[in-house]
Amino acid sequence: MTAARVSPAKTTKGEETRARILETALELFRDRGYDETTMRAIAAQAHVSLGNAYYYFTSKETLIQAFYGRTHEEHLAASAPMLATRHTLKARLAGVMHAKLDTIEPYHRFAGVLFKTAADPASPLHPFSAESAQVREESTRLFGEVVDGADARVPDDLRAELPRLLWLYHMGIVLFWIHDNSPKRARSRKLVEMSVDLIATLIAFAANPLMRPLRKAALKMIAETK
Amino acid sequence: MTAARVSPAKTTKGEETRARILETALELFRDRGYDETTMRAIAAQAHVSLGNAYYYFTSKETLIQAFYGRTHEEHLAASAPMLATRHTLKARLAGVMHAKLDTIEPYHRFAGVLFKTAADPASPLHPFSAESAQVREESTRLFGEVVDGADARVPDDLRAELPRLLWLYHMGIVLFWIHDNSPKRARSRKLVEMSVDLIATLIAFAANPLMRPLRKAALKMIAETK
DNA sequence: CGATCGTTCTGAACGTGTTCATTTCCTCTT
DNA sequence: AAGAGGAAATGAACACGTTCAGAACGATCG
Repeated sequence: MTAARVSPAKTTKGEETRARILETALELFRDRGYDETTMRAIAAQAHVSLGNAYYYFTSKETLIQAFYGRTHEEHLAASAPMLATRHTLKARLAGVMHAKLDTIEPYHRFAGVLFKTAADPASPLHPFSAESAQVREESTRLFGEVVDGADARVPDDLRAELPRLLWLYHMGIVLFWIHDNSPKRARSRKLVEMSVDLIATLIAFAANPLMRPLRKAALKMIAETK
Repeated sequence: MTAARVSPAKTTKGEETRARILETALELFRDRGYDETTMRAIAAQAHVSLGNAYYYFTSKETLIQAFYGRTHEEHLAASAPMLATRHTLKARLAGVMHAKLDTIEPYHRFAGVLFKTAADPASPLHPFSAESAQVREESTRLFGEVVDGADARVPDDLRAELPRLLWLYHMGIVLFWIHDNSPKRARSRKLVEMSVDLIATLIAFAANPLMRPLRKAALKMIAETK
């Protein structure tokens, strides 16, 4: 429940103001939605001037970037107990994925806009941008832990690529989740269950010598278009 | 090269004005990019008032919807000769996919914004919305033709889902293409080549009795989260 | 011809994200 | 204590997307 700190956390006056603006913004986003929240409203509620809000966040989108960092840290924290106690690939992956959905659930309402801006390659927010690199890499590392801590037999060539692939998979699930309006996001949960099963099965298949050519072809594709 | 008509095409005065605005808008989008093109500039260049532009297109985004329809029709046209002459699944799919990339290439620069708005579930433009339903269904039908006209052996249960799956695949490729800045979009082309290969192989595999349980599991997942 | 009515068109006005010249605040130096 | 200089904060101003009350247009009917 404690606020995660993203930027270097000297508690100068400025850092306090910055934090206050961010808290206020996320609160308003959650309650009213992104488009309905004006920068003026954020500034007012945070007791700063409009210009001052822009002194700390160069654009409204920048606030989303901060949101990324925030939920990512929460996701890490929520995943840790899963990874400490579960040892099959399937259970570990399922745990991490459900933790993800738990983490972002409060923001489902404004998650759409979130991905909206994220999909634009020109935006510093899109998942492959330099600005997102840190979060992306940490997130990928998390999926690396999912694999490495599991007792599954995974061919080395696949193991090297798997974290990236699972990260991509996880983005796909989030994309599905954004469009999911079923009660309690049941469809997304179901999809996670079933797709995790499928992935575990596929990885088991991949270790079969008969599958070697297919596996090699798939990995080659990934390598050549990286 | 003739302009594709989307709306009922009575050539009344209004239809002409509408067309003029759309042509101007697409031209400006192509040349300057989306954000850099103002509604005022479109109106001015099309010799109409700002208000009049909004009489025909209720928002700037609506112009993107029109763009969808346009490129979709061009894609259909470009795909026809492929489907008429090629008979293997691989060749047909590759033909249709390359035709797609050919069609949208001139707009690569503003395609980002295109998908930006498309990714927002609240937008009428996102691929799963009611407003996009027509284009989406027609597009899915195209992939149905790719499969049906091919001489590949495809299990019936898979055949029923394949058009939708291939449409989804095609969206993925477009997403990749958007982020692709390699010369002549070489990476996207390569990805199409290799992924089409892989898909053809997978479909061949799917017909193997040994694969039945896996195939059933995958299809079940799709069915239950539809 | 004139009246009527729906279509087409206009431009002023509003709210928003963003910028920027300027002011206020704080800390350190002498 | 005074001043210098940077950090923090201000609010007016701008450009843009969008809305709207109404004007102009044009076809149809008496």
